Amino acid sequence: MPKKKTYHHGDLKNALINAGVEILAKDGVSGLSLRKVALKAGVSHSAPYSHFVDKQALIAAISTEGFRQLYERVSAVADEYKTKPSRQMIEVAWAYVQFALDDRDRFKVMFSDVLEKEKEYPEFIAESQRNFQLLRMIVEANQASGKLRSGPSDLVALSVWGIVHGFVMLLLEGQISHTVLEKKSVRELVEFQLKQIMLD
Amino acid sequence: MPKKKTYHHGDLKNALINAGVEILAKDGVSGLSLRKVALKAGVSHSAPYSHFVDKQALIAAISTEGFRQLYERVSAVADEYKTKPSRQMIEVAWAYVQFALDDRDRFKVMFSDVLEKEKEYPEFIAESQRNFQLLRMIVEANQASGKLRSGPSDLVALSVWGIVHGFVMLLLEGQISHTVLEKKSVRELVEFQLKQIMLD
DNA sequence: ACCTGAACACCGTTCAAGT
DNA sequence: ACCTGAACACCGTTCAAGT
Repeated sequence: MPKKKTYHHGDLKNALINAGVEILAKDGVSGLSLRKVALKAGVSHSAPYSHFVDKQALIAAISTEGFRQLYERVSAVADEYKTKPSRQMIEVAWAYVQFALDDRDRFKVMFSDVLEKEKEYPEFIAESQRNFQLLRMIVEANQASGKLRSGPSDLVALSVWGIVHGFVMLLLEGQISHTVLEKKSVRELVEFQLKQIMLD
Repeated sequence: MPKKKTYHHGDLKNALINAGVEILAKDGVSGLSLRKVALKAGVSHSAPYSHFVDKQALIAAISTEGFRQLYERVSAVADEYKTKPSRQMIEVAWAYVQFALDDRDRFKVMFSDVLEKEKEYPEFIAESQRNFQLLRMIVEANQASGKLRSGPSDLVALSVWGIVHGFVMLLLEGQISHTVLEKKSVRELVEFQLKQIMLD
């Protein structure tokens, strides 16, 4: 019953971000309009401009928040499997896939458009680099335990990210053929992908 | 000097597709409007509806045409290196990357949205499957020459596609860190990616 | 069958005005 | 400083009308 007039007081900015995430989940990318976001947050259609210079800036904020949550999930899983090197990499990859599947349109938005004016969203870039550094550390742990081949950890991390990200993108866009999806579960396909590049 | 009033006669449909591709190259995804496409083709803003049920259908047609061109390029390269098994896979991958880089926004469009109503665009699906079958044949040739590990060719093809597609997507979205891009050229990075999964 | 022009609902953005 | 409401340009889509 609370949170009704709550918005007007302090944190409209975050309320707009959350409203955007909800609309993304319900109506998809094409259904995300600034006016709908404002309506859902209970303010006029021009109110968002007090907090974001334009629609792109709202999307950048949604993406930045998305990367923060992705970091939480991935680092939690990496921690959980710290003592099981044989499963750590696959479980981290699986967390990434689930994150994408949980909120498909937010994930798509996180990897589209936003970066057109690179320098304009330093928080977004910082959050994205933070995620890459996390992956890099996980890769180094896997190299140390002999699960991944040696070599510059940034390049190997790019390989791992690329193979999982590519799979996710193809899956989200419906590009993976029915005959393949009938043979293997998504989880099995991720494992198959990863095994191609892992040792043992 | 010809092709001015040419449109009105026979092939407005293709003229609209071509206009769309040009706008995509010049103004990007966000600049692609049905009204601009119509204007560029020299017809009224409602004329496109005689050929496409809605904007999605035009985008589907642009994507389908894109897949056709991708097929031409990839199959030409695969043919060219048919007698050099050691280079065929990398050159095919490089052709894919170049295709994406040549027309970034068209490539993005080819892998976004369109498939939301799956069954609605049978030509798109057919063309996309045709590309996958081509890749599968290339993979089988590479398995035969010992460049790729054995296993179900559709799954291995998915691996190869995923690793290259993931790299391209991350590159297009500016997600590959500057420090990595300073160390290696795009071509070298593609080779590095591919080597992770290839034998020898 | 193919195309036009008016019309409608919706959108991003700006700006003068209010608190 | 933050928000509202009117206004403007642009958009997707529909439809009656023209050829």
